[in-house]
Amino acid sequence: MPRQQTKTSIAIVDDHVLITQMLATTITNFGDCQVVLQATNGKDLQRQINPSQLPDLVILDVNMPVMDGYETAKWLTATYPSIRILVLTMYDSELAMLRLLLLGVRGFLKKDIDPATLKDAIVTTMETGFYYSERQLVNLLQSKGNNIQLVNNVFLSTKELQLLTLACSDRPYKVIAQEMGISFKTLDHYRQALFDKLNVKSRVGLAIYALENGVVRKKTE
Amino acid sequence: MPRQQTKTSIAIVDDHVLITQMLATTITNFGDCQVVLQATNGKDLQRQINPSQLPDLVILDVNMPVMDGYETAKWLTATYPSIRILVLTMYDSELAMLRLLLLGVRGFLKKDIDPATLKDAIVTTMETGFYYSERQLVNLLQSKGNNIQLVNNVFLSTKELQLLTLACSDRPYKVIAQEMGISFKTLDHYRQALFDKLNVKSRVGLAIYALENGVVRKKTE
DNA sequence: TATTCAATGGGGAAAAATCCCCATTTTCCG
DNA sequence: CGGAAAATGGGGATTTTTCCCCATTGAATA
Repeated sequence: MPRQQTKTSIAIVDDHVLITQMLATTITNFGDCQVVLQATNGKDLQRQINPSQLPDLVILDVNMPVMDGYETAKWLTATYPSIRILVLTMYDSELAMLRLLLLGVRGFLKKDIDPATLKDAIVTTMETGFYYSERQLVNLLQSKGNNIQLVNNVFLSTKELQLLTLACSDRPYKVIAQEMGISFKTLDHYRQALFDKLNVKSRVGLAIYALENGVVRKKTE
Repeated sequence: MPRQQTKTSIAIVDDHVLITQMLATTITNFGDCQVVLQATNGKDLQRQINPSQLPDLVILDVNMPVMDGYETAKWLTATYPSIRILVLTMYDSELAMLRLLLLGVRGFLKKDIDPATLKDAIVTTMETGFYYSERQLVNLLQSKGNNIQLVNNVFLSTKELQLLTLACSDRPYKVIAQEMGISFKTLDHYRQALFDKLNVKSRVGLAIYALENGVVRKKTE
């Protein structure tokens, strides 16, 4: 049902104020949508959201200070499961998409799209519940027989994620192990696990992965 | 002279189509500006630009495929020195800003600004020739007595830049030295120079620097 | 011309990272 | 309960990185 009496209400969560405002303008110009909330991060969304007047859809940036897209998606899904979530991001790694999908995200949009695609994504998400700008992830999930195995392989444990974050520094593993409260040798195992799961061969590879996939927030972003 | 008969004509160069379009909408709504050109990278700008109808100002993204902000700024300054350049970026390192300043860029805008700030930046750049959203760089340039020394220290040689790029990989220095056609020991000198200039202590630090400052283009950006 | 300086390459050693093995404890599940 | 799997820690070797020294060459410069 494309046309409705009531407009689709949309919330935008992105720390780039300029992008948020421009998104709002673009969406408003669609005519059948209205932007009812603009937040700069997840915490800001929690503060502003009105349970008696929930948005139909949240457009969510992944990389944000204070409370990022992952935490926000998790909280939204748990608190207001009826709200559709569309992630607007520059990253498109399978790991990141899988994590977000399991957190309840309904679709992904890269930032190099045009307004028409944005509208299509919003409409499609509202009508069918899901939107993917690329088929790869769908194929991935459908082709592999044992999804659980896949998820176990692709997902990172808390310690692994912590190491991945701390590895993005000038500090040697010896120091990082102390910070994590584990021995250097235990850290070695997590390191090897990360190499295997992320398909890299060195600590530099870890750092590149973490930065490219938004695991570690860049200072100026 | 804020108000003129003819509107300020603006070109936007950014590979994120959505951002470009929204920027264009926002700027058009200012009333006294008009967007006369939208390009997705430097090469695209070269193809589209009309010498008989040059824009007054170019809003330029740094991170772009094909021809990035550095190359584009260099070409613009050499070819059409009258055009003001405003860089829209997420990076704000002194090195990056210095490089861009010496390439003729007139001002910097981080992407977390609001439309009012954007307008202020455009107006200020057109009126005074320069715009800085932060004073730090101006202070830097004014305080240091010997700018040439500073520039020599801050700028990277071709080989250093090449190493910085190649260091963002899983390959050991031994292999990188072969790729660069120099000995491992010569590479060692460039590495040490990079450590000193960029104030890092390890190869991971180099990779982080390169990614955070757009020296190496991220796959999905 | 003499000197300085950058680029080139090297020896050697210490530190760090990587990769094999292994054992113990805990946790989880059939 | 009993076994599988994960988390923890280690020994030891190899490779890579990092940091000291140093020498030679050629270009730039006082």
